[in-house]
Amino acid sequence: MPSTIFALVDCNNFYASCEKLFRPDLANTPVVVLSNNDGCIVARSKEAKQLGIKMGVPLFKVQKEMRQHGIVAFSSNYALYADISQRVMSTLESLTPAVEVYSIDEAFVDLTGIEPLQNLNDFGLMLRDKVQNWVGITVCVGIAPSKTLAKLANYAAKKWQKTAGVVDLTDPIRQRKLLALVPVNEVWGIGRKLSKRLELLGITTALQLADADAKYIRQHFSVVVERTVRELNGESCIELEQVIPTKQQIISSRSFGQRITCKEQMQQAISEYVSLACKKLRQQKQEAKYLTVFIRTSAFNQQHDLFSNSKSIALDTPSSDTRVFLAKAKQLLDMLWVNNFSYAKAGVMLTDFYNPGQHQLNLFTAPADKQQANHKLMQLIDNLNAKQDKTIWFASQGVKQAWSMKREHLSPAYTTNWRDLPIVK
DNA sequence: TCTGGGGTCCTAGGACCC
DNA sequence: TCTGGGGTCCTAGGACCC
Repeated sequence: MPSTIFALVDCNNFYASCEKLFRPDLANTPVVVLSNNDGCIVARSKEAKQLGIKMGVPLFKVQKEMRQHGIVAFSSNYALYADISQRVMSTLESLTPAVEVYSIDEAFVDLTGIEPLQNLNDFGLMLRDKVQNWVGITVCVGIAPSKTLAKLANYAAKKWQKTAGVVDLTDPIRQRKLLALVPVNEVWGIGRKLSKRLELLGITTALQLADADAKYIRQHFSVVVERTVRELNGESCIELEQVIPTKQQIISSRSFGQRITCKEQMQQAISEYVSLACKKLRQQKQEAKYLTVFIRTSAFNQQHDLFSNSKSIALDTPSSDTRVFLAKAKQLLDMLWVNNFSYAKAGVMLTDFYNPGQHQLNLFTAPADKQQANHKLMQLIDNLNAKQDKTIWFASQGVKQAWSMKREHLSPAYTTNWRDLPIVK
């Protein structure tokens, strides 16, 4: 049986590319996409990268360059990106035996068994070509016998022009050549802290990590890093996961457009996040038992101390009913709230998930018919809001929402809202 | 003035039990 | 009351990812 061959397909500058897709006038213009609240730069077009705009910098720090070079900024438009992502993924699914959607802009693809029929590099070029023509998004393809090596091959395909966007790293000699060129911190799973510690041991390149003793690494680091060492040597330790595992936790949190100083506004914000989280919970058809609420001041304000507080509560029985969690969240906020702070961020977290109906009943469990009625009500609310967001909402979410996030450069929802469809003149 | 949000996995340490 | 090993379960925190 032949060993597995993985490809990592990764969209180039994904958010920025999505924004350009419906704006041919911006084809050669530097474009950046901002995080929620228009705070940081989270994506840059090729032109913006060339101008030296760094990933993750706060917008206010590069205002001068933005004006000087005529860089165009967009607020994050997740509805648009999710829809384009779906098109990329279904294109890949139509062309390959198995796809694991790894993130909004990346997928691992199973290319096992392609080789005797077709050259792998040619196959990669074909994938790239089809996605480009059918969706309009440019991707790079890295091919290798383990996911970690496929990631590295993709890094090379992105970094070096002459690869034409595809790197086949199935040959062990080629693997070692590339590994020697790549700094250890570019390896998948090796972040800032780990690379610091590895450098202390004299390990600065991916090749040195690959050549390290796996047992030693396990003892001094962890099983995760040991697995990385094995993967770098072409031993596949991380399987392709085609079925998306259901989430273990749901977090809904945001920084505020304006600081919150009064409890009523915080109450609204928390209620808003609770209803978002519960909606997600129902979408994945699960119930949760554990709710956490947290509030905090700005981590960047030098004048004031950071204040951060969180509290959790367990329900008697798991639920996905927004009203149940709203009531509990209110209790938690009463315990958490301290006057005289300017709060910058808050959030809620749902954990301890159950499949509906599969849990221990107790004395206080609502009777089945009552549960059914509650479930129907939530479904009705979700259906109404699916047609038009915020058709109905809970009074505690507030009407004015003065604290809601800034999105001053939002592009239209070209592909997901009838009113925003592009018009061909 | 202005610094994202949403996840996963692993490990260490405490509580508790036998 | 002291002594001790071994096991499980839970939680908090750290590190990573996109």
